[in-house]
Parts: sequence; C-alpha cells; structure tokens
Amino acid sequence: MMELTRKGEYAIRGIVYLAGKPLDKVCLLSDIAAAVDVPPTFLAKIFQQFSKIGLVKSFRGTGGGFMLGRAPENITLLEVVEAVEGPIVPNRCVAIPANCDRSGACNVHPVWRRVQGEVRGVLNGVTLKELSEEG
Amino acid sequence: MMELTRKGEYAIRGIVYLAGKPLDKVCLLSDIAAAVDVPPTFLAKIFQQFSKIGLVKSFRGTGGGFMLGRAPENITLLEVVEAVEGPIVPNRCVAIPANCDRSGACNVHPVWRRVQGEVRGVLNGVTLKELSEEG
DNA sequence: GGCTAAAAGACAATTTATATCTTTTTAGGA
DNA sequence: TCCTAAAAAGATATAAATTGTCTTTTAGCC
Repeated sequence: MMELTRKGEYAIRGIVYLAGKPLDKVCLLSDIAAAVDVPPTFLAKIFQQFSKIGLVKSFRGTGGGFMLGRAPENITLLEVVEAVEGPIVPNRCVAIPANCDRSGACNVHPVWRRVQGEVRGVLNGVTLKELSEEG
Repeated sequence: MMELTRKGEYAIRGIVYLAGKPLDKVCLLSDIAAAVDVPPTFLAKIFQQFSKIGLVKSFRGTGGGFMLGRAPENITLLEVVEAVEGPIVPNRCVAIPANCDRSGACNVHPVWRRVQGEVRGVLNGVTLKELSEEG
C-alpha cells in the first residue's frame, strides 16, 4: 500500500538533480536522464508535466533544455509528488465524498483524512534545496 | 498515490462488520458480503488471509462461518490493512534498503521513513472497536 | 533552410488489481 | 455412513494501471 510509482521516483530523481545545479543552468533532458538513471523518453513525459505547472522551465531548439522554475527552497516534495502522482488520497472516499455515503456515517473516513494530512504535512516540510544538498 | 485498493477497502468493511457483532457470534461469509456490499468470492479470499494470521477464526461445515479472532479493542486498523495490503512502504527503497544505494547518500530516504512512521502511527492508533461503534 | 531539442500523441508490453469458478477439505446432522 | 453446509485452495479470466517506446510536430537558433 501507498507505494510511490516508478514515475514518482523518477520525477524526484530528475528534479532533485536539477535543483543541485545553478538556478540558471539549462540542462539537456538526455543528460539528466543519464545522470539519474531513468529512461529518457519516460523522463521527458515527466518533465512535460513539470513544465506545464511551472515547476521547471523548458527551452526548445539549440541550446535548449530544462531549468528549475523557482528557487529550490521554494519547491516542496509535496508539489513534486502531486504533480506526477496526482493528489494524495489514501482512499477514494476521501477524494470523492459522495462515494462514502455507504451506510451513512463511516467511521473510517476521518482516519483516512488524518493519514492524508500527516503525509502531506511531511512532504510539504521538505524542499528541493534540502534534498539536493549533500548530506 | 497511496491509495488503498478495493481489497483493502473490502477487508476493512468486512472485519468492521464482524467487530460490530457479539464476539462469539459466528457469521456466514455470504451474509457479511451481502451486508457490506462486497463480492462474496472476493471477500472469501480476504477472510482466508485474516484467518491465517488469527485476525478472524473460521469454522467449516454446517453452522460454520467467521468470528473475530480477538476482542475488537485489541485489533488495530494497521493490522487489518497490512494483513491484506502488505507492509506500508511509501517507497521500494524503504522496503529494500539495498535498492537505495544509488549514488551513496539519498536524502529522500529518511523522508519516506518518516511518512511510513506517521501513517503506521495513525492506523495503529485506531481499533476495530472504535470503528464499529456508531458515531 | 537546416539543425537541435522539447511537445504531443499514438501505441505496446508488462504488471497489478479485481474478480470468478471449480475442486477439495472439514464439520454436523440424519 | 451418507448427505449437506461452508470454508480453503487453486486455477483461470478480465480490466485497469504502470512502464515504457516510437513517430510526428512545433519552436528556436545558426
């Protein structure tokens, strides 16, 4: 249960790599993919998603590539994970409350909300800056 | 990310239903399945897993069925979920540390451990007794 | 115009989830 | 002992999600 997918794992690897570079440095997707050991075509899809929401900036053509969209201390792990995995919802009924009307009052529901809150809290407390610094 | 599967959802529904009955009451699988709106054959598989680890007791033949293996206040939601979903591991590298030796020190690893701890903590704090009482 | 590199979309393989069906085992009752 | 009830176990089937790849298009630079 609750496992991050490959996609999520790859997404983190890729963007953490970027976060470790100077903010204005433009990196080739192929270089990033090679550095973090991810299939380039797959990482391309991931970075397209990042790009759409501004987590990274992309540049086409000669000299093109990717750079971080904001300073790494202003990007949380939560944003990164939710960007590619979708919202963190431990149970469908948390996402779609209408789904939870089985037998009126469901006692489990609030538990899942608490789980959701805790997880989001942890991930929201971690920035790409911390993750990219050598520990 | 982190979604409970149907199996997990069904498992909880089924065992919470049992927890709402008198401890020594033997329930037919078919009755439980009907009551909590779960495919009976699927629920059978789930209860087999429960039975193996003693979460429920099973009786075959005439007058057979299932009853709770322990008092509901002594069964946590964590046990139930892990019984059918397997251990709660937000990332493979948390489950298999050898998998995490990519580039030496991985800063994300401890974050996933924290997530794991928080989730397990929440689920461990909830018992079937609470879940089966009307709120 | 020609080269480079990302964007977008279609497609394919594999794995996981979600069941169902059949056969076997165990127990109780006539 | 035989019949019936009910769970256990195993095989199989379908659907959906994951994990990619490939091709074509668009954008930018020389």
